[in-house]
Amino acid sequence: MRKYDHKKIEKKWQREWQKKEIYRSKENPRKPKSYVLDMFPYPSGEGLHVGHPKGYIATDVYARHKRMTGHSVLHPMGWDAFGLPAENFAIQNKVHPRAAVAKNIARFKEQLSTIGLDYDWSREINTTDPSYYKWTQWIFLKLLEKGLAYESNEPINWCPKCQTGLSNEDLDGNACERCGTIVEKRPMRQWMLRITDYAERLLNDLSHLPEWQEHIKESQRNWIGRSEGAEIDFPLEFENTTAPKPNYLLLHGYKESPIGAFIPWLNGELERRGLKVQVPELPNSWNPKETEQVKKVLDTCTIDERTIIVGHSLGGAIALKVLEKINRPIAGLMLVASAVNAKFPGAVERPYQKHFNWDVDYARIRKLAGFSVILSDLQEGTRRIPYLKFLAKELGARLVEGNAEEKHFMGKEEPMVLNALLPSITVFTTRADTLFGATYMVLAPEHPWVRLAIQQKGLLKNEDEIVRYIALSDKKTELERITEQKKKTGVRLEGVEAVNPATGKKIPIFIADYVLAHYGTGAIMAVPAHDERDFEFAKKFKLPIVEVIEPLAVRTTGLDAVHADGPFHDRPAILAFVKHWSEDKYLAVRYKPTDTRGCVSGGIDEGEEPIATAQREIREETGYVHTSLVRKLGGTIHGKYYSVVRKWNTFAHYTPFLFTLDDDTCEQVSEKEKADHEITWLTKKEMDEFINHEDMRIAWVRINGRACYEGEGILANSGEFSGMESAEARKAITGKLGRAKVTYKLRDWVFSRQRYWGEPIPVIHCAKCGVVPVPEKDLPVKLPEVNSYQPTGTGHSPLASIAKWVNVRCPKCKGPGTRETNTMPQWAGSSWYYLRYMDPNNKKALVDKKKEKYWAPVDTYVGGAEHATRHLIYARFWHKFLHDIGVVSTPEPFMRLISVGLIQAPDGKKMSKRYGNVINPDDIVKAYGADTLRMYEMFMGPFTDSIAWSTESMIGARRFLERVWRLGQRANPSTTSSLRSDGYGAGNEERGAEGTERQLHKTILKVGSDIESFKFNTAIAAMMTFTNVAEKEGINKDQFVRFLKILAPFAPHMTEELWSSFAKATKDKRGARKMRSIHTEKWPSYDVSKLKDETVRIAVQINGKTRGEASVAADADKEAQEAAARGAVAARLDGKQVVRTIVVPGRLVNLIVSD
RNA sequence: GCCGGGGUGCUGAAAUUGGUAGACAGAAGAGACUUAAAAUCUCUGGAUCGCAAGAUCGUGUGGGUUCGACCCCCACCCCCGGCACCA
Repeated sequence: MRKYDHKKIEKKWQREWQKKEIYRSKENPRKPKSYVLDMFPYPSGEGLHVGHPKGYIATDVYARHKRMTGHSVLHPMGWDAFGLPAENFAIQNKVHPRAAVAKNIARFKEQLSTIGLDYDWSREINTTDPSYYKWTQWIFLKLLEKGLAYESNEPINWCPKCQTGLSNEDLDGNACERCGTIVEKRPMRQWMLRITDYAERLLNDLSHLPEWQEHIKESQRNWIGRSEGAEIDFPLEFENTTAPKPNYLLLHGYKESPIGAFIPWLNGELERRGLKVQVPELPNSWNPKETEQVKKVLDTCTIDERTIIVGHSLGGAIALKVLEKINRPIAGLMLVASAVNAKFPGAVERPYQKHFNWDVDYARIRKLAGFSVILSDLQEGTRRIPYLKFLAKELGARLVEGNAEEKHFMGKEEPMVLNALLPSITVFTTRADTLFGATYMVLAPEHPWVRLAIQQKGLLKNEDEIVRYIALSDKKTELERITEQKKKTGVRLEGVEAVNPATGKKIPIFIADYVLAHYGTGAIMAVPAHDERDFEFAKKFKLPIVEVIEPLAVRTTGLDAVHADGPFHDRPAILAFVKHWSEDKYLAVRYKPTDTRGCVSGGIDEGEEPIATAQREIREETGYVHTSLVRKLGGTIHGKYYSVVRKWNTFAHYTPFLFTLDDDTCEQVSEKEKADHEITWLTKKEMDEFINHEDMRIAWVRINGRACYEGEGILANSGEFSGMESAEARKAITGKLGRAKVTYKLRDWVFSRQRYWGEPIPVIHCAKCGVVPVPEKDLPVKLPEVNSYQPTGTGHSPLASIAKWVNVRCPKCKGPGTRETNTMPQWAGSSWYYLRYMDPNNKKALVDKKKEKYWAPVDTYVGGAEHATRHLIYARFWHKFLHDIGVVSTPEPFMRLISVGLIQAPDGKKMSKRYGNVINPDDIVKAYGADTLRMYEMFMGPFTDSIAWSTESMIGARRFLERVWRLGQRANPSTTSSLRSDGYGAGNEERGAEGTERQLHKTILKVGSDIESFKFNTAIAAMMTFTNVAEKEGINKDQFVRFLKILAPFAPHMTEELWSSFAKATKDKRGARKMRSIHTEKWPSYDVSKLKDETVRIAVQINGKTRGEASVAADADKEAQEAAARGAVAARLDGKQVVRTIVVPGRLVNLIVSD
């Protein structure tokens, strides 16, 4: 073949490869495995543009290289085809989504196949295939079984255009990620997945993923949003003392009678507050029986709507049973370290279990109890926690975790119990050190306590106003809440006050929408002196601002950075800003030795007044004599730094002042001060930029009046904690007045969609049995045919209208039941698909254990960065869950994650039908060939960068391939004769040039390692360099064939064609031999001794500047290199003395000369 | 605001991680071949000054460390990405 004609070559080989199944993946225990995965595409109606295949080409090159280096490679492809785009496309085009999806997939597959990708299509999967989503549903059932799937009625994000609920991850700010519509809050029943239970592990395990790009990990960290802080209870006091008081029923636990633990103490504390308490002694506490104990309570105690039942340990179980029996509303329920149902997974069997019936009607109790609280003691470890969480969810109870005085609340006094009983509001804060500065409290308008308080008529005096504010903020969209960010609004709750547990002072309570209901506890303590938001609110509502943190600035950089080991020397000092007598300018001082830019500062001498010190220092440093004090600039500011003069660490305590200068009277400044200080007059704005030390800046901002300080420091006005530093104080205050608590921004995953085209959620609702999972044998629950799959917008999916499908028998009681009609979100199927490729046709299991063990985890995963906080979080969550239940063997699914940089349109915009700037790969393949497209996309730039497409630049890739083609003809003796006249210089075709040989070894090494590290652009550059050398020096057949092999992953068609023509030539000589594909050949090896040239050129520098070049033998010693270097620049060395020589072997010689 | 990643010719970029900055390409200019064009081949190609040899400057800006800095340190500017009334 004379001319490179891609059209003749490419189709031919694609068919050939498919026929011979050269890309079939097999588990081969003798070979190392490599699982190379692309994020599978969503087969949209638009087809592919030129940007889509970039990642696929990269994994293709990578997988081919892996195969050639002796790996068993799994490189599969499939389709993520459930979800809104397919459904909307179907509605618009009036076809069934299934049909639309089938059509789109066919088109995608066709497009991908023309690029020559090496997928093992026998493992193709499709999330909408019932045999696939059977296992998606199976995973859901497992999640349900383990208490990780639950129904909820909390308000969620609703997209009015897509007409479905969305998860937090589906939002782009406050808009629907898909269509850009601003979402509303809508209360509705939906399924949720408890991803927050995995928050800690999802966060921590990121550190075990060194081969993930940092920005992806960072996105996930931000998204999970862990913060460490404390929960603190603020007791409430009511103005209306005539409001009815509660009474208490205390139930003791197992083996505790005569009545033990904290019960007698609690009884006393409550009675001391004038409250009525009943404490029955439960019979046979050493061998308790449920019916007997419940009977005793019912017979001897009075229970009414004002009763709060408190049950400790086993008493907690009795409390539930009592409430179930009396079946009347009560004021509240508190379970203190409740006994655990022995049937609950992981629970320990107790002797009394057989005398107890643990079936409890949680829903009924939830309705009867005005409030419920569950207390859990962290000292008991994590064993009980799943059950307590389950209880909390079922009862709608608040779960409070903390440290009891003694394990299992067995202390004689347990203040945590008393605090939780007295009406109080719990806040979450990361700044417990500022507790003494909490001068008011703010609740989110949606806070449940507010709703409860309004129901109690007469408790709050301004109910109407409160109700109006709540209604208003309900109506506000998220957008308004955010755009009105700066304007703080709120309403005070009249008739109730909170008590700051640190100061004992009463503080007002507000509701305000700057506090978010769903973060922390939905309530905050407001510390206006040390929080910008509280500061603004306090100014607007004229609330007291109490400073409790004296700022502390620690210098960590520069000459005066604190020395790590040295002790600190205290130094009382002043900072003095001086205003000009007539202009609006300030005295700026630069202390030269440490480049400290700010104001006058200095130490207070023994017995000196701070004001006098300031005036003295002003005089000494600047010479100005007549100064008057304007005011002190707030309280003390502390600074830690290293004193360059005294040579020790200094802990300075500054009193900051503002002075004015009365006139320009000036005295002589000493020489030393003059040398050290530089004085200028600067405007306010200039000062802002001038000051470069934190302590001075803190003082400076106070010029404009009272400032809020959000940093850390030293506690003041904080009782016994005064004088502590923030970090230490946080621990101390949390220990004494609160409980340590970790909070996440991550929300549970809203798992219901009110649309048609998704996996049906496999549960049945039964009036008698409640939620009943569909038995495993009945999976998959197939998506039924429906007349109209238009979204209903009513909060029900179109499935709800198919009575025949919906109405079924309850699998448990065989009574009438109805199917769940919500479907799963698009992200369900993609959360585990990588597992199915390992064993795509398994009917008995999601994946065979042996196959999973062989292939897992995914070694290299390539896809778009936009999935950082959605698919990649969900998949990690499901994977960890599957790991926990023993389905998979690794804790993480993807070992190495690489995100593809986008290919933008030539105009620099996003390539999209909307802009009309789409470049179709089909056109490129037709005109230039698949190999050219592949080469260019890999050569464009670094793989992870986004770069604009340029068909013009692509010519370079095509030219390179043509040069290789011609080089091949030159290297092939059977065709050389016809080529001698094409303008090349004389060749060394027969023996093979030595220069070419060396270059080839270098290239083999570089291309191999560059592919491994996804640096395809430099791999190609190296191959181009090789062809440049080969053209000049000549190339023989053997060299060319080795070169073809390293080019093969990039240009599979052309290399296969050339390879086959060479192989034919071989066959003629050696007789019949089986033809193998170049893609199943071994990667060529390189010889270390050939990696270096015999002579190298080294740079010759004089005083660090390159002044010449010298040629030396590669193995020349230092002396020889130096001699050669001296020779190269002999003229320049004339009359000069070489004082020093630095030789970097094989690189350079640097000669240091003096005159 | 907080966090992460970046900033190099006309353009895409490279630089063995402290050792000749600009490899490899694209666009451009000059030449060869051709009736001509395309293709191909050869040469030039950071800036300024100079006929030239050469000199000076040059990796966002300003300082520093070093024989030597795109690379390390300090301060700042700009671009991209994530989070953001998250207590």
